This record gives sequence, structure tokens and C-alpha cells, in this order.
Amino acid sequence: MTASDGNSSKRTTIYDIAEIVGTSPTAVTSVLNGSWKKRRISQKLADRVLKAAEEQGYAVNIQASVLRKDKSNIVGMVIPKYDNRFFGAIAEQFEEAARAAGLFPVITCTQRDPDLEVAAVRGLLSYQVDCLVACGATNPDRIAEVCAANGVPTINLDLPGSRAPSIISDSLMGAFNLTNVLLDACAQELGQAEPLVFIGGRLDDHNTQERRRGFVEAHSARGIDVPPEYILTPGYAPDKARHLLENLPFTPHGIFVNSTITLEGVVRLMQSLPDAEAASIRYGSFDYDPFGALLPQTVAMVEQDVPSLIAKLMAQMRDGAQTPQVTKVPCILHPR
Amino acid sequence: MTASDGNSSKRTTIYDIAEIVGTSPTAVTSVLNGSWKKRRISQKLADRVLKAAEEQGYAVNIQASVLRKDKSNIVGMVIPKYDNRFFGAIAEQFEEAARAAGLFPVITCTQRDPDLEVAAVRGLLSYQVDCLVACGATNPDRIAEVCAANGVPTINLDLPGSRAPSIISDSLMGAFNLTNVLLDACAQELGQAEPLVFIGGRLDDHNTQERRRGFVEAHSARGIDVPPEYILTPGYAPDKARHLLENLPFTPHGIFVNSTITLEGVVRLMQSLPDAEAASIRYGSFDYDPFGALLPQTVAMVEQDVPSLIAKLMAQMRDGAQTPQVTKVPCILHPR
DNA sequence: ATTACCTGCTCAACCGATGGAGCGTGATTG
DNA sequence: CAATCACGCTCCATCGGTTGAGCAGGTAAT
Repeated sequence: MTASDGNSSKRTTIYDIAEIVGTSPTAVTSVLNGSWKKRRISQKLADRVLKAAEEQGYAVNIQASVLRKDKSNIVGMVIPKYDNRFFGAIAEQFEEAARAAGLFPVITCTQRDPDLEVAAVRGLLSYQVDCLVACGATNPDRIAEVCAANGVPTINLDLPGSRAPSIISDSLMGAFNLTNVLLDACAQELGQAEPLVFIGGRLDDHNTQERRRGFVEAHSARGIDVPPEYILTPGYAPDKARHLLENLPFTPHGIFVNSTITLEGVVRLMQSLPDAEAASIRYGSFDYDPFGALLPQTVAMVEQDVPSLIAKLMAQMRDGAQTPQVTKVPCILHPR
Repeated sequence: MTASDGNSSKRTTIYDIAEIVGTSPTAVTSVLNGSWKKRRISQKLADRVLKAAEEQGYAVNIQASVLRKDKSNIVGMVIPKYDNRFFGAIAEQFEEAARAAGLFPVITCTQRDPDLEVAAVRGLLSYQVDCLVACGATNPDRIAEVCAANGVPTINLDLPGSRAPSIISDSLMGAFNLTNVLLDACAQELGQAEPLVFIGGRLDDHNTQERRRGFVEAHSARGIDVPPEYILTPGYAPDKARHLLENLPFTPHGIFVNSTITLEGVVRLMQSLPDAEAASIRYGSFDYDPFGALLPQTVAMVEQDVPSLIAKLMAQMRDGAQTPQVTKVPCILHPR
């Protein structure tokens, strides 16, 4: 470690290494970034440079490197939250995939706040990102616009936009399937053919719209009509959902829960009910949680296929096209 | 939008704006970074610059900026995973706190892989981070060493190291309290005074060691001796835990679960048991999950106090001291 | 009238990595 | 023996923003 004592305050640069090895900065860079074969640097010199770099604990200065090059290889992502299994998995797998593709992922969490979203995007543009992924963005088109002004391509994930390609889950089909499983369970186990109650989400949210559509279509296919008071979309907060359900003018037998966050409220409600009443209720949720799946009255959960979403995303990124077409990825149904 | 048509491929720079406004790049930069008062730029010129910047959708080039300055205001964090409530919350709240402090957070997820951890740290060093947070690192001292070689201070979070300050949860006390609640429940509800079973984690992991210590001490305080076969630390995997518990030579009545990941295995096991047998078992877990808390036999969960951990972390960062002292943050006990 | 000082701005060097152009040496070719 | 070429390397301008130094023009004080 004595070798690195001298530069404890300053970071090692290619100039330091050049001096140590007794060569030029150009030779050092080209060895370190792999372009040395093209530049006809000898194996011997390359070895000495690599050794010195290793000893000094050298790390390239990305800032300098990116400043000079026209591609940064940095890809940005804005995402609403991490502390949620779905977005956590998205962030994690996006990182892994980007790294595997030789890119540097930078992810920023925007708390579902439209202003913070745009501010975060500007921040990422400052990093000279080559591409920006807007995941679950409240206003993807605004993001696409800001990026376009800087010549940066955008891809929407989870929620679609009209100004950039979008990769989203097939909420319609997922909701259709989940509704069917729930209706089957109610019919077979409870002898009930009533419509289910749809709880959670906002109707200005594309995914909620699609899920409602799947929900209604599954009912229609069985000749069941869904009255408007069976569809409750007060947002995602657990308490709101619980309160709404408690004050229904009728007793639901089957509940379609539109997110695991809402599910918390539903489960709390179930626990407060007398056992007999709870036993006559079945529910299932869109979005998966391992503990949620283990709860007594859970009939099924729909999981979004994160690996496929990320795979499509990376493919789209490689492709580079900016036509605003929507790619839908099927969801996975986890029956009880 | 016509104004920005010309630079749709190239990004706007301070030189472009200088030309538009008819002034020097220096004036532009100082207006945009706030140093213009010191530099005696007139309000009038400042206004014109700001207007032009707005119109052009200008975003600073962080690379160029950081390259020149000695502080980057970028702070890095390596974290094992996002798709877990604890680490997800850490990442999210760290981002928020850093941003509020005028810093740029960059977080990287390392999958508990020691090599990836060091590689990720090197990556972050390339970004010229001013400070690096090693969260839940398998080898914090190695990270501190690599950073020290580049003159970058480190802070350990969640797991302590010996070469940098550490902010961790008070696992000992948390485990002590959880054990007491469990022992009480077993005594009062089941009339049992047997030792609890400790399941999950690895004994080479500092947190597991501390939690085991709290577990044993709570027993000792009641005059209960814990035989070694009551302490099972096969890692965190749900299936391993389930399998070990199934094959115990005795029937446990109380189970101390050392992580929510392990808890999944325990809950699956419980579901496979006949109702009567399941009803004679109580468990609690270290680490909190909202759905876990709602499961039938859960007696209590211990939650790590993420907001306090992050607050202490930011304080340590501001302080800047590199003495390797350990700060412990109390955990929150969630009784049934 | 000279000096001092303030205001409002510009100049130019610099941060570290990169890559096109170019240079000296020795071997090969016509 | 001159011309050509491959080899192994170095020089230098460049990316965009920052900052210490400095300059022109005006006012106030001595």
C-alpha cells in the first residue's frame, strides 16, 4: 500500500500512471479503455500500464471520458417508488440488464410527483444519458418532450405514452383472467353468481382503466352486468379502500383488489369481520406479494412479468426506434 | 418550439446561450449556477440569460461541471437488493434526503455478491462521488479500502465495518424485546416455558450474531437455557428454513424468525400443518412486512427505523469524520 | 489632476480522457 | 540506394463549465 500513499488526497489520473510507467497519457488511456491494439501499443507496455493502474487503484474519471465522447453509455430511469415489490424488481432487473449490456444505469425515484418527475428527468439529462426510461410516469408525454428537446430518446415502461414507444403489461387480459378465477371460486365455493367488487386505483390511470375493462368483460362473458356502484376507484390508500368497503349498501362476496397496497386495507377489514362472514368472502389482487398470496381468503394474484418487461425494454433500447407503438406483455396468474 | 428546432440533435451549451444573448460564456455560467452576484453580473443580463436558457431547454452538462470542480456533490450507495421492503425503503429515503441536502444520489444494487460489490464501488468512484455509503455490504472494509485509495470517505449502513463509521440498527435490543414478547405469548396463551427456536440468517453475519445474543439473553433473564439445536442459521432461503423446522427432533412452540424472507418458509410450513398443531405455535420476525404482520399466528414484528437510520447517516455525512465508531439506532417493535 | 475604487463584464487556463494526425526507427521492396 | 511501409509511440486539440485574473469605463475622494 506504500505505493498509493502519495495520492491519498488526490485521485489517480492517466497522467500519474503515465509518469510512473514512463510513457504518454495517450498510451495509458488506450491500454485502459481497450483501444490499444488499434493504436499499436506493445503488449509489454500494456502490461506495465495495467500493473501500475492496479497498484494505484485507478478508476477512470467518467466525467472526463463522457465529456469527450459523444456517447455516454449512461441510461436513466425515473420510477415512482422502490419500496414496493413491483417497482423494486423493475429497478433491480433493469440495473442488471443495463450493466450486462455495458451500460451505466442511473435510477431516480420520483414519489409519483409530476414536478419531481420532470426535475429528475432534467437531472438525468445533465448526466448526458443516452436514453431515458420513464417507468410508471404520471406524465410520460411531458417527459418525452423535455428529452426530445435535448435529442434524447425515451421509452415508457408500465404506463404508456403517445410520444415514445411503450412497454406495458397486458392489464386487460390479466384482469380478465383474475376476474374469471374469482367468479369461479365464488360460484363453486359459495354458490354465488353476484358481480365482484372492484376496489382500488384511479380511473385517470391507464392501468386501472384497462383492468376495469377486463373486469367488466369477464362479467359480460357470463351474462353478468356490473352496476357502477360495484366499481370503487378511490386511489390506492389502504384505509380509503377499507372505509369504502365497510360502508357498502350490500355485502360483497368476491373482491377484485387493484394493487397490493390496497390489499392491505382489504385484509385489515377481513380481520375485523366475524369468522363466518369472512369465510363467505373471496378476493384476489392485481400485483403479487408473497405474503399476500399466503393469506387465508386469497384466491389468486396476478403478477406482472418483470423479466419479460425488462427484456422487451432492452430490445427496444437496442432497436432505438422512436415510433410510439405499444408493446404488451402478458401477466402471470398465480392461483391459490 | 421553433427556437429549439435548430439544436434538436445537439445539446444546448453555455456557448450557444452566450451567442444568443450576446454575452460571454462566463456570464452565462455564473448566472446559471448562482455565482453571478459575486461576479457582479447585472440583473438585466441575468434575466436575459435565464430567459434564453429556459427557451432552449438548457440542462447543465454535469460531466463538464464536475470535471472542473473539486466537489462533485454526487453521493453513491451500494445496496444488496431493492426488492425487499427494508432495502427499498433505505434506497428511497436516502435518495430523498440526499436530494434535499443538494446532493445527487446514485444507487447501485449488488445482489449480495462481494465481487460485484467492489466492481460497483469502482464504478461509483468513476463518477467522482464525494462520499460512498456501503449498505448491507458483505465486505465493508474492502470497500473502505478501495475508497480510501481514492481519497473518498465511506460510511457503513446496516452492517458495521472497522475502517469507517457505521450506522446500524440495535439488533441486540430489538431481538431481546422480540424474544420477550414471544416468550410472554407462549407462557400466557400456551402455558409453555420452553425455549424458542431461532431460525434464519448466517452466523458470520454481524446482525445475526447480535440477534442471537439478544435472543439468548432474554431467555437467560428468565432462567431458560437455550440448547444449541434450538438455534438454526442456514441462511435466509425460505425452503431451507422450512425443511430444517420440519425435521426437528422436537416440536417448537415459539419461533423467532430472523428475516421476512425466512418468514415465507415458516408461513408455508404453518399452512401445511393441521389446524390444531398450527394453533399451538407462535412466531415473530425480525424485519417488518405489512402482510406478514397480518398473518394469523404472528405475535410481533420488529421494524428497523429507516428514517432514523437515514437521518443519522446524513448527519455523519455532514460531519465528515472518518473515525470508525458505531452508531446504533433502536428498532421499533410492532406487537400483534 | 491624480489616485483609488467600484461596477460590469471578458479572457484564458484548467479539469481528465480521447483520438486523429504525425514522427522516428528499422525492415522490406524495386 | 532511395522509396515505401509497418511499428510503436507521442502531440495536441477537444469536450463544456468554472474561476482567478484582469480590463474598460465611470464616480468619488484627495
